[in-house]
Amino acid sequence: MGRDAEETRRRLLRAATEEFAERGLAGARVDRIAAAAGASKPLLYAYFGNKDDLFDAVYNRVIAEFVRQTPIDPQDLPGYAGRLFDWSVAYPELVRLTFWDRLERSGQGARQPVVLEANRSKVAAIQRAQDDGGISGRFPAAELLLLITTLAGTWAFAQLGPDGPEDGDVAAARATLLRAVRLLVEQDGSGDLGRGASDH
Amino acid sequence: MGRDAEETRRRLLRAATEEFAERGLAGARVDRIAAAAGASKPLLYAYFGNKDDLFDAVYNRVIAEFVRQTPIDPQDLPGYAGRLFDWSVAYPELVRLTFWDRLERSGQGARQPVVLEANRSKVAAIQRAQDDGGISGRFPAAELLLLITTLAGTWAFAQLGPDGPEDGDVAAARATLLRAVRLLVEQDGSGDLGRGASDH
DNA sequence: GCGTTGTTACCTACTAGTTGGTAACATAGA
DNA sequence: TCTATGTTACCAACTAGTAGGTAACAACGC
Repeated sequence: MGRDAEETRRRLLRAATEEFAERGLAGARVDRIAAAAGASKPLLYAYFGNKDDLFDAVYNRVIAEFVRQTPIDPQDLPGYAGRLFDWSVAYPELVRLTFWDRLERSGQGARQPVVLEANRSKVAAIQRAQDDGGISGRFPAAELLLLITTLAGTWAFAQLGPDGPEDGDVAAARATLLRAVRLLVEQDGSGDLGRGASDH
Repeated sequence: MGRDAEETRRRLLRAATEEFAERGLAGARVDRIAAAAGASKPLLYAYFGNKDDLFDAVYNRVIAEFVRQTPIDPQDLPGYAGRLFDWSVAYPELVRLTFWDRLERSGQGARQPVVLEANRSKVAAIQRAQDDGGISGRFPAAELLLLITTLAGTWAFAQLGPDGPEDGDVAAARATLLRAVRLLVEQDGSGDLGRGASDH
């Protein structure tokens, strides 16, 4: 463990991510973060300014990575929902941080340019798919996207127990989620009663 | 404002509800609650034990009232969802407290007997409606209920801005929610393309 | 030598919870 | 009806401990 500023920075961010996801902004302790990172408090302040800015840094990194890793496929929205769900289960920090942000900071993190831009492009993609007739146009594209992300995120969150999920339930929950999304996007009167591109 | 223990208790509970809904357990300040209630801190402690117990008292009262006021009608689940939504918009404290409970206390509030019992009876009612053939049996009753409550609650929460909802959007959001629920519960191949008992 | 990377020791402000008491009301005996 | 006694409702001020944040000092490595 030589002196590597970049590496130390990363350790601090990592520790902060865990602490904030677990306890939120008000509940998090700066001392605990520094200790968990094996660094000192002044160093943390030198790198990140203050507690609030540190939360920003944490949230921005997590959300940016999330957006980058979950590209939308408007032709297969159930599959997209499944990927959101999987990500949310694998990294519960994401969902928790998002809820903390909503509760403690009026969702200011969700109003960042990165997020807004990603959203716009996803809505546009859905809109196109609706125009092409691949999926139902019964919901406006923006509402459909919100419906899907809401469902995937909260659904994962609801399933996640205090000490991680019980394995059996997760698969069932995932299946239910996909099924629900399929119902939301399938064309009126299509004979398609459930089998779709997202099954395998 | 004479000496009325019961009334003072109520004022404290009211103030605590607002404070906890707004800031959560860690963010809430006991002094602020006492001040807002026009009472003293020792009195608060005499009546409610400690901060955590006070949160319990607040949450229990709110959730019990909520359960009491939103009876299920398994024949009209979109209407039920609409009522949940309306309640959540009218009393945002309910949704916020629920999320705080999940984040800060691993959802211990949601595991109370009152809640569990209410849930059981609702699941049973849905099950019966499914057996009778009134609504689709494609989702297990328990999952369907969770799907609906999740959607209604989070949907309302997502719509609610920092300073209350903008009126126009709420009606649209409500309509979208009902529509989504209708899709989830309507029978396969029913020609019913949206008009239902819950419209008016 | 000197900028970068780091730590120790400290400070101020705040916070949950308590102590030691007062003011209002109730009731019983004279 | 008045006063003594007990009780309930309530509070100003304090305590012990904790929080975020900083100033002053040390060591590494180019």
